Amino acid sequence: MSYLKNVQVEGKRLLMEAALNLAANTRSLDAFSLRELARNAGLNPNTFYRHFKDFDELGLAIIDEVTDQIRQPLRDLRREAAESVVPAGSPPISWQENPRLNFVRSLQVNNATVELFFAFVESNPEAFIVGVRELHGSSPVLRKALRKLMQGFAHDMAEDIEVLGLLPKLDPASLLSVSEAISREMFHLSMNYIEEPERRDEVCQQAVASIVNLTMGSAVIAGHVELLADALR
Amino acid sequence: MSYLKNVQVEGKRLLMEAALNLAANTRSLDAFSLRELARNAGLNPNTFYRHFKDFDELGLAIIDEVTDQIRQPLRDLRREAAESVVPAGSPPISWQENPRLNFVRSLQVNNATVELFFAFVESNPEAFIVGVRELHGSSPVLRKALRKLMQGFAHDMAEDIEVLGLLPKLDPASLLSVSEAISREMFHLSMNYIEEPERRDEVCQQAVASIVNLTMGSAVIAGHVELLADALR
DNA sequence: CTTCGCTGTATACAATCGTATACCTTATAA
DNA sequence: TTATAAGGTATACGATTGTATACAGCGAAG
Repeated sequence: MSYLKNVQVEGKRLLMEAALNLAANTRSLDAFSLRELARNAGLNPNTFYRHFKDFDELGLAIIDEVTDQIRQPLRDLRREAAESVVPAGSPPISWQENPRLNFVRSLQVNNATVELFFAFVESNPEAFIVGVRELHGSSPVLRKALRKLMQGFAHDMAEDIEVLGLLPKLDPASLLSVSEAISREMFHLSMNYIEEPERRDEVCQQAVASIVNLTMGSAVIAGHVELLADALR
Repeated sequence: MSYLKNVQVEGKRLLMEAALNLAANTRSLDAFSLRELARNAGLNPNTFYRHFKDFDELGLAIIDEVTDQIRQPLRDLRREAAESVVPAGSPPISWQENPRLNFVRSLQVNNATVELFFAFVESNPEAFIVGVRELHGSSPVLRKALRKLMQGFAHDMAEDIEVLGLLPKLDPASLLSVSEAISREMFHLSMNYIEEPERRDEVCQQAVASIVNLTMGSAVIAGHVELLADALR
């Protein structure tokens, strides 16, 4: 809802909001009718055609809007978590220098990020529900757009991990690959988080564990076993 | 298609096959009409009601059928991979005894399993497409059923890892948690595998990498760093 | 042999659908 | 000032929908 404030034209915004609502709370984007959508938006059915050629175009518009308003906040969130553990401007200490310190810091940032992430999910469930749903939905156009979006998230994450020194040195390809896997896991778990409120702690822990496993595993494979051995000694 | 041979009643089977077809190739399970389904099955619209109360019931029937015919093959597949590396009956060698040997064996089983898995996906794409799609689809009933199904897969996997000695000793909860994460990753990647034939090698490698990372990461966290260090020395 | 329950069909109908056509308002550009 | 374009509405129509009711074949049970 509150996501779609950038859209200038009244009717267009109403339609996009109604669509996000319907898609999240009732059926898939391709499962409700044009008239049903118009009804929920309080508009004449034909108004749809003033702004969109078909449902794919509507879906893409929603994705674009949501992307703009979700991607940066997610980055900020990660920086925020990092800075709460390592205040900005503090002198960098390499993994080689102090494995244990970096390991612990990494865990803390991880924990904080996951918590903030799920809080973010909770405050904007509709965007996540529709996004994850249509990622494997029936429209090839939307699937492609959403896969690209997730790659974007993964790219951001890789960059942040690099810049914030959250992992010992990985080659760029591996780092991106790990980030992609983490993205997939997080978005998947966000659905469980939304739908099973009574298991939220569990889901949160699951997310933390997966990220730790993925990152530490990749560190091992990249040849940093001894480093981790030192960290855990 | 070939999955639904257990269903005794002709019309019921035709409807389930048609539904799987439509859901995989056109729209979501809730997006096509009862009449469209009947048309594709070559039946009268009303025949639907002879077998199902609504679409959820149809979906559950499909899930049950597919489960029966997919779960055991997946297990066999893993055993097959394991035995191709470590012939059945050969004397067990513990991870403590020979970390390097077990590590290499584990990688090989992993590789073989992933290849077999994707071959399996390729030969039965419809079941996977519909399964993954409806896992995050709009029907709570189907979502729940599919989440349970995935837990079943994860449970099988954990058991096999344990029995086949594919990982150093983990506490049961962690093992299950890792297995669940692997399941999620594999099912997600199966969609990429189906939809992006030109990237299949890449997807395959991604799957292998994620499994290695998850398992080795969990081994590290479980306190087996030194073991891995030995294996990689 | 009859009865009954199961599977499938035929017909029918009101509701809803997508969309074509025409019209109204309002802001902007000429 | 008057055109023009954009955003939104009103009406209309044929196609499709879900489903109610009634009926037909057929195998099993009585």
